[in-house]
Amino acid sequence: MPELLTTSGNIALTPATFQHRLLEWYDRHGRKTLPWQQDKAPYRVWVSEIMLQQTQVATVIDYYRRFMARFPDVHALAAASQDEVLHLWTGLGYYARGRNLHKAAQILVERYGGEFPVHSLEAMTALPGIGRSTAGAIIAISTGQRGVILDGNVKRVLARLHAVAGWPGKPAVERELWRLAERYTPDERLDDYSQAIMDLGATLCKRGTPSCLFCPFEDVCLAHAQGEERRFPESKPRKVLPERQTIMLLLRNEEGRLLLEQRPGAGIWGGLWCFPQFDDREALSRWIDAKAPGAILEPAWNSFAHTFSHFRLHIVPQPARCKRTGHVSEVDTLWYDSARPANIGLAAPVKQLLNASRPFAAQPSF
DNA sequence: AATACGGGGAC
DNA sequence: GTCCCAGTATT
Repeated sequence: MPELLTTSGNIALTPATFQHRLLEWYDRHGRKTLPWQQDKAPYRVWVSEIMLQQTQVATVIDYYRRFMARFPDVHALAAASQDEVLHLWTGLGYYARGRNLHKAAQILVERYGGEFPVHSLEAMTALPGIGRSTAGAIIAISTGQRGVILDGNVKRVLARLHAVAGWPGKPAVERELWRLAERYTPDERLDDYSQAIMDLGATLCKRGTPSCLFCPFEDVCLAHAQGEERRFPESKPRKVLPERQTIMLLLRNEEGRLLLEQRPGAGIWGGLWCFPQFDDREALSRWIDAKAPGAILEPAWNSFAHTFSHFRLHIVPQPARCKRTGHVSEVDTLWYDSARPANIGLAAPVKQLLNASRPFAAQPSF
């Protein structure tokens, strides 16, 4: 009963067969010209892996180029200010990645002479922002030593190949996927293998419409055998997003500059510069009385929504003018001159509002 | 084990 | 509009 093999499982798929088919596919169809695939120094691989966390390739490319141009090596990054790092991160999201990158660069310089501890998975994962998968990716891609990756692409490929049920956010499901990832990871060509399995997930074993006809594992994939590719991996159980509202004060001084405050290091938009924010108009009034008495409020602009992964924020832009600039000048505040933008990190909606606030700028949406 | 953490692209 | 992505840190 040969059918038994295809319907009862892909137990015939040995790691050697998987690796061989995957690498053959990669040699023919894989992407090999992405910016971070040219010079695979640990530093360059590291920056790319961090940027690619929860962020798609197409979005990352320009950020990566700018970042590498400004910080060509770990020493340049370690010597920079956090503001400058976050400036180049503006719009990428998950800003803790940028702060951790900066922090890790300083650790690498101070403790490791600027070299990555690529011979120790433990030392790698001890660096801020580097977890098990990213450490594996850096080791495998930059050194060719054995390193195991389990990112979103690999999870999808393996979940389908073995019809692994359940949401990968569940520890039990994640453990099973790591077990499979370990099983299939070879001892040779680690750089190509890592790129290959991620590429397969990104370009062929896609979330929405996988191209099973061209897949080297079409005959052994359990999800495909069931005709249920779309069911794997299962998605996160969704809840209704909580809604919150905030007023952003666009306070302009007589020089036409706008007031920004730096947010605390942790939490939403940590370390980024933002307009003063208020839960309600009463809190806004109290702040005006204390910090900028005599400031004149103009009609509020139309509100707009900004969606986070865990809530929706309705933003009411409240423009205002103040006569003198002396009142609001504390640490962690600055007057932003749109004619000469500072190299600081800005939350995406703040950047939008700054653009819309430029003299003679079109303001269709506000 | 569950939750916090952004923004944009795909559909 | 909804979903979710080359995850990690914190609680």
